Amino acid sequence: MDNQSNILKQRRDKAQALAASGVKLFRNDFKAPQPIAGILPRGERIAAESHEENGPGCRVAGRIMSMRNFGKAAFFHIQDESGRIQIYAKRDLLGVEEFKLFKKWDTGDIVGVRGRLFKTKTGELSIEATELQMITKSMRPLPEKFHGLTDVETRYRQRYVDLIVNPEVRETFRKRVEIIRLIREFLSNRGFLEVETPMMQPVPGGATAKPFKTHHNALDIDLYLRIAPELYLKRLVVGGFEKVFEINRNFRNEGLSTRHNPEFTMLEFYQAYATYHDMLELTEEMISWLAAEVCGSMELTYQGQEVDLTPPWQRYTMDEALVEVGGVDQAILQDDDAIMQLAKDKGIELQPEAGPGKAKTELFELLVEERLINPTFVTSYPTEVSPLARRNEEDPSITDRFELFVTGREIANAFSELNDPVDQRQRFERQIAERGNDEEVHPVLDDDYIRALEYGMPPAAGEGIGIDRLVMLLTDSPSIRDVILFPHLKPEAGR
RNA sequence: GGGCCGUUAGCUCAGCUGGUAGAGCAGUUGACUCUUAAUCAAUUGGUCCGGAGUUCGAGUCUCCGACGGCCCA
Repeated sequence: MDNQSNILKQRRDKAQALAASGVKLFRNDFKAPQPIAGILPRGERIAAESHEENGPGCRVAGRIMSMRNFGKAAFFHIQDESGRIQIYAKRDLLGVEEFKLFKKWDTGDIVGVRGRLFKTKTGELSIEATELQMITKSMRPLPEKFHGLTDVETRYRQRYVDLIVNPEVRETFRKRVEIIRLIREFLSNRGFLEVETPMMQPVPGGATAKPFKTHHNALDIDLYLRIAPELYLKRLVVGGFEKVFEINRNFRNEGLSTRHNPEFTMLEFYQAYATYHDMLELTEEMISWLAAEVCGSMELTYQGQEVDLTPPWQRYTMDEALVEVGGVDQAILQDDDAIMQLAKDKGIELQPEAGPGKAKTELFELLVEERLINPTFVTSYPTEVSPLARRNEEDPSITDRFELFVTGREIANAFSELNDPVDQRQRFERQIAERGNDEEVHPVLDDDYIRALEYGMPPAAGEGIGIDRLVMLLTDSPSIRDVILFPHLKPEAGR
C-alpha cells in the first residue's frame, strides 16, 4: 500500500485527533434512525424559513455527501439508502466543544443527527442539528462532487464507490431486484413451482457452450459448473412437477463483452401439457407486464431507440424473417444447395457437417437479428440447430420452437420439448459427432437424461429468458456490466 | 484472437512541432451563522500505467508488456 499518500495520511491524522479527543470513530449505538425518505413528506406542512423551535424532531443517520462550511455554522447533506437531506449545524445550538469536533468531519463519514425539521430561506427542507454523532469515520475521500466517478474500470472494480456516488446506478440495481421479484410473482401466481437444481453437474448439458471445470476431492470426480439447468428441470417434469421454474446463475467459459459475462442469470420454466404457443403467449404477457410495472409504460427508449412492447408482438417463421427482413429471395429458401451457396457468398464459414438448417440459422443471425428492434417472435427453427426441441408434426426438418428478439438481441428461447427418448438419443449422438473434436465443449451423452425420458415425460414446453439482457432492456443499460453488481474483470495489475 | 482508442494529483481533465508537469474540485490554513458546484485569500499534493530504446533532453517519438473501452471474430 502507498503509505506516502498525503490524502490518506491526512485522513488518518484527523481520525487520530478525533479519537484523542474522546470521539469513538466506529460505534454501533445510534439506534433506530428514521429513513430520510420518510421524513421528506413532512416538509410539506412546514413553511419556508419556519422557526425551528416549532419543527418536529427527528433522528437520521447517513453518509456525508457534501459540506459547506462557514465560520460558526455549516450545511451538509447526508444520504441514507432511501434519500438525502440537508443538515444545518450551528455553534450556538451545538456548543463550542461539539462544534469544534464537528469541524473535523469529512465528506464520506457516516454520522448520526438529531434535530428539528425546518425550511431554509431557499425552501429546502433541512434538519437543524441539536446533536451530532460520528458513527463511522471514512478514511478515503469520495470522488469529486460535480463530475462524480465516471471511469468505468473503477466503477466496476469498486462498485461500492459507484453505488455511493451515482444514484442512477443504485436505481438500476433496485430495478433489477424488482424485475426478478415480479417474475417470481408472475410465475408463482400461475402455479409454477420454484426449484433449485445442481450448479455442479457431472455432465454439462442443455446448451452448447464451454463449461468451467472443477473437481470434487472426496468423490474424486470432475464436475462442471452448469451451462444450463434445462435437463434437470425436465427430469422434474418427468417426476411429476408439471410447472417448474428456476432463476439462477449459468456459467460459460467464453469471452467477455457488453453482452456476455462468464456467469449470468437465467430464468428457465417448464410446463407440462403445453406447447411453444402457450409459452409465446405467456412471454408476451409477462414481459409487457414487467415493462409496465417497472418502467411505467410499454413504450421504452433503449439507447436512443424507440421500442414498443405493447402486445401483440410481431411473429415470423424463420423463412418469413429471412425474406421480409433479410431480403432473401423466397426461391432460395426452397433449395438446400442455394441456401448453402448464399451462406458461402455472405462469407459464412460452415463446418463440413453443417447442413442447410445451420446455414439458414447463420444467415438469419447475419441478415435479420440486429434489425429486429421491436419485440419479434421467430418460429420454425431448423431441427438441425435444435437438439432438444420437438419436431414439427407436418415438417420434421423444423421444430416447434421460437426465439424472441428485442433491440436486435435474443431475449428468450422456447420450444415444445422433445420427449421421445429414441429421437433424443439420436440427436445427442449427432451433436457429439459434430463437436467431438472440440475438447473444450466436451460433449458427453447424458444417459441418465435419456433414462428419465424412457420413463415418459408428459408433453411439455419450456423456455429460457436471459435475465441480464432483459434488465438491460428495461433499464436502458448499454452493457451487461451495468446490470451485474460485480462483473468479471482481469485482476488489477501490480497493487 | 484481430483492429482502433485510452491510462497524467484522491476525482474530472488540459498538456502544441520533444525543452525540467498544469487547472477545477477534494484536502490543508485563514475569513465567513441560510449555504447548496457556497464565496474570498493563501497553500500541500505526481512511479505522467510498467519496462526497454532513440535523443544532449521523453508525459510527448519507437518497441514490448499490463489494464480498460469500442468494434470485429
